[in-house]
Amino acid sequence: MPRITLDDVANLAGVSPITVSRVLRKPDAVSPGLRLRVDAAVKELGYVPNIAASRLASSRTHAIGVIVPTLYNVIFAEYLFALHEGLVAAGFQVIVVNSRYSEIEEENAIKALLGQRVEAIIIAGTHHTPLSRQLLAQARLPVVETFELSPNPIDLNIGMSQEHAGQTATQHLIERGFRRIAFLTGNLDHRAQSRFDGYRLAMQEAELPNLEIIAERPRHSSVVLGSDLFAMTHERGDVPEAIFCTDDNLALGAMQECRKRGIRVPDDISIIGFHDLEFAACAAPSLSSIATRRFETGKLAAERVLAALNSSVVSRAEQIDLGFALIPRESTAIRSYFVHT
Amino acid sequence: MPRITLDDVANLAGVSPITVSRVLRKPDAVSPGLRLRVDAAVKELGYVPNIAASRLASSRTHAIGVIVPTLYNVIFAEYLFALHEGLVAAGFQVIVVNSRYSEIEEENAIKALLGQRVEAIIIAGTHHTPLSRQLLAQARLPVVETFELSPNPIDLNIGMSQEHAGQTATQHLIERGFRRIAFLTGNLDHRAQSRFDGYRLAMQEAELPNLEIIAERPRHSSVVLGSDLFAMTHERGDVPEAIFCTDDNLALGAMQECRKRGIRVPDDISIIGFHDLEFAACAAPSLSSIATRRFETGKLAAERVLAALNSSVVSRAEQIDLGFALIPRESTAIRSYFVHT
DNA sequence: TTGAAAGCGCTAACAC
DNA sequence: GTGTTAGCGCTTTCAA
Repeated sequence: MPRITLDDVANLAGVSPITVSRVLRKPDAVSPGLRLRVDAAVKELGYVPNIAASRLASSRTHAIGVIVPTLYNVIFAEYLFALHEGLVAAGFQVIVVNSRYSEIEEENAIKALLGQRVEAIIIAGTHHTPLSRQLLAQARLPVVETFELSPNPIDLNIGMSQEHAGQTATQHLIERGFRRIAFLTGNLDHRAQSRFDGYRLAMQEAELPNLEIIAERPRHSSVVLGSDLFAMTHERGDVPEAIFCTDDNLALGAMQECRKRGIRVPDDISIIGFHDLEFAACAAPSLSSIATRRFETGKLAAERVLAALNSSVVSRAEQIDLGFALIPRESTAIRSYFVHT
Repeated sequence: MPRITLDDVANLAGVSPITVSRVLRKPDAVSPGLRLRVDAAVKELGYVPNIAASRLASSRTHAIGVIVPTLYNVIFAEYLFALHEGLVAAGFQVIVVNSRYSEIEEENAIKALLGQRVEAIIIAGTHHTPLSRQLLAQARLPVVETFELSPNPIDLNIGMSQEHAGQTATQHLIERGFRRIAFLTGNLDHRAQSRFDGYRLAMQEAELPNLEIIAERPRHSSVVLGSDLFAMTHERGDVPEAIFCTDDNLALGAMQECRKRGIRVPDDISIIGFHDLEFAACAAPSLSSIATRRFETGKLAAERVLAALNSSVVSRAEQIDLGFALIPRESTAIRSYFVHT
């Protein structure tokens, strides 16, 4: 059963196909009489334009590609939310592709998006395969790399220094007087690795030894994983004075496991997370964290892409540092015996 | 600067365009000699096929549309994950559209997906506008409605009885001996409404009065909201004996707020959540919940869609009830003074 | 304001 | 195994 086409509508309305096309795209350019006839025919036939044909003929796709490493994480959900709000409102389709933390899959995602002739690509992260970089650079379309700062951005780069943030979190614990400070993570993707680098830098400056609690096999961050990793550490009899978790979920899990095991936070151990997720402030005890700007990242990326698409000027590489903020809360408050000294 | 086309590749390789097309789609049908030449030309030119042209010419899109009410919720993240795994592996593009809990936006999403000529639509929920239903029914493509059971499925329906699940959670609390049992939610989308219906049914059967803790303005479920709603209730001096939260996040927030306010769970109050999210088992105290099958829903939906697409037989409306399970844990354990009686 | 002709880049169908 | 021809359904000229 052949689908209804523009020609079918034109025949029914007694006009030429191009008139139907105009009614659909710029109704003001058609006289009211014809417009009404066309609208009626569209409705009667249940006509739905074939977007592939439209894209081919106009060589505009009104589609923007977005690559994220996972759909499984609030961080990217918030970022995607902001991107969507901005781009969909401007009449663009957002095509989201998941690279599953793999540079090879990311490369395939880029090829797929270029095949779709997206008009811009917004990609989380700044580490790509050489071919990925080449494809993005040659494509001559706006590219935004997000969440990290790149030493050599492909085009636009909106992010923050993960390393500096990791260093800041660690220094916060060092300033509290702790010496046995652990870094806890489920995997070491590029961003976690950078935070880890920041941790090691801070520890090195303070001449303290590294203490790592890293999952044997890479696992995605979750409350359960934080709980598991802390439990293992405790059973080894190896509990540190303080922990910097790469993620608030891990931190929440660690805190819950502490309670189960009768370890008091912050009296017996201090814990700081990362990202300042919604629940951090209302956790009991409230969770210290590094606030990151996921919404702003998405919002700004959308804005800049739209601006680039609307100006014919070729954009040059530019970098925007959105920063981060240390949010100290109860989970790293000075221990009571310090307070009472 | 015109993009590289298949003809360019054909010219460089000294073959006809159709040979290039074959090398890309069914390489085995081309002799090794030509294949190598074509591959080399593709590489040299950095050729990326135009998918819109391919879709138009072949009238196959290899795209499947998925509509979810929000990207903001683990429930749908898990479901999308399972859908992706199944469909991408089979060579399909998954186009995800967010209806933001609005039936009008859902209708627009359906139109957009039909315009893309997706080969199937998988849609969360069973409540749609009349036009949505009509469009889906007329489109003559596999349609799967998920997460709920429909009295009259459009095509395939994979879900569970939200009402029965709500009833079961409530009955669990009633059996524990509680009489002042509240239902807590941030909004009343169709699924939450059905759980609420189940709650009211159970309360009515037990001849108990309804107690509702519902956000003034609809808000999405979150730990913070659970915390807020409980705080308000407590400040009104209106704390019930037990709470059924529509969502584990709300339940976790309520539990945290209890701790802050010196209210013990389960000694002073019992709490049950919904969905059995990952953290429920490791929360302190561990959280009773209703386990739902998000992964299975997505996995099965993907399987059925692929099966329908591969068989020329027109599928008839079918309904699959994936069920749910009550998972009692510490947060609704019998209170100590009952145990010691 | 409306229409006719041509073509976007690819693939199905058929030949060779 | 390879090529030729003819479109897929729309939009961009350009002309009336």
